[in-house]
Amino acid sequence: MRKEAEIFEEYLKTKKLNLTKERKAILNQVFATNGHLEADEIFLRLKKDKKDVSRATVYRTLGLLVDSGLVRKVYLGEDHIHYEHTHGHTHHDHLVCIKCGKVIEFSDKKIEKLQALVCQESGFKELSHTVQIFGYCKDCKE
Amino acid sequence: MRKEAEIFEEYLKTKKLNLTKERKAILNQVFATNGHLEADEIFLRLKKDKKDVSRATVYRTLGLLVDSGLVRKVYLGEDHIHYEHTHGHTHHDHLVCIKCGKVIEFSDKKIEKLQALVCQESGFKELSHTVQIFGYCKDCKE
DNA sequence: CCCTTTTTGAGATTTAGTCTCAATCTAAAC
DNA sequence: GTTTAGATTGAGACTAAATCTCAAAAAGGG
Repeated sequence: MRKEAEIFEEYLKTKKLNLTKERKAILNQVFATNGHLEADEIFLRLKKDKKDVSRATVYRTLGLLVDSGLVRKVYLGEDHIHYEHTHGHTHHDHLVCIKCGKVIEFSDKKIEKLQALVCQESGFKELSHTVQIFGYCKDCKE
Repeated sequence: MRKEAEIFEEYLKTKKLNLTKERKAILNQVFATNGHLEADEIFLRLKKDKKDVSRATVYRTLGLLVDSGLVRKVYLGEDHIHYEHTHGHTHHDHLVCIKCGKVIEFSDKKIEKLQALVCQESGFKELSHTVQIFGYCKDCKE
């Protein structure tokens, strides 16, 4: 499996863009985290690591990462978007506990297949999808 | 089937709140629209109808409607939330065309069943869910 | 009518995200 | 190594969604 940085660089080349040290730092930060994180978290972690990058660049780079297919946006019921990398592991979706905030990942091939079927029936070309199930987790449902 | 206003009023009573004319106007506006709409649209439509209600009240009431289960939030890939009523028709989810912005509703009982199964396996008590499939619609996929 | 609680609106505030623009960097061309 | 055009960045202004504050108004129960 190729490294993310390589894939990203390749993608950037097709747009005549370069893999700068800022973009690399953001990429590393996203791939260093398992699961979802928000734009501002990336900004703050980079600041802590003394790899300062402006907020504007964080958002701009996240946009590029999403376009490249390495990262996706996920909506977890909050008023801002989360990001998570998609490369190097199978697709998953989320159970979100509305009490404790815990996010549980799940993946189900059968659901994916049925979704593909729905798209086919509508003549729709799927690029991505997200499923969120909101409710109470095991510990909170008493 | 009971009317929405009745259900809402009942819900409000359990919280010792009243169904005021402002809340009723917002409820009517939401149920007058098929499909999704955004908070500001409700605010503007009410203004046009000379049933002025402040933005604060629109947001507050939408929160109550969501809590009551009559309305749900949907994320359609934009930077703000959409709302749609859930009462009086079967559950559906969305195909979102990332080119023309069209939103196609679909519903699939088999997918729902599998989702319920996933929840059961995790000991998760589902309250709601949303599925979004992003891609190109029939007319945009060429 | 009185009192308490609920409700509202106007506008301030917060927060996520985008935009602007001048300064800097890069890479290729000479 | 210079030049030059285009890419890139950061700081902070800006925008837009959503929330909060607080005083005034309305409602409900005695």
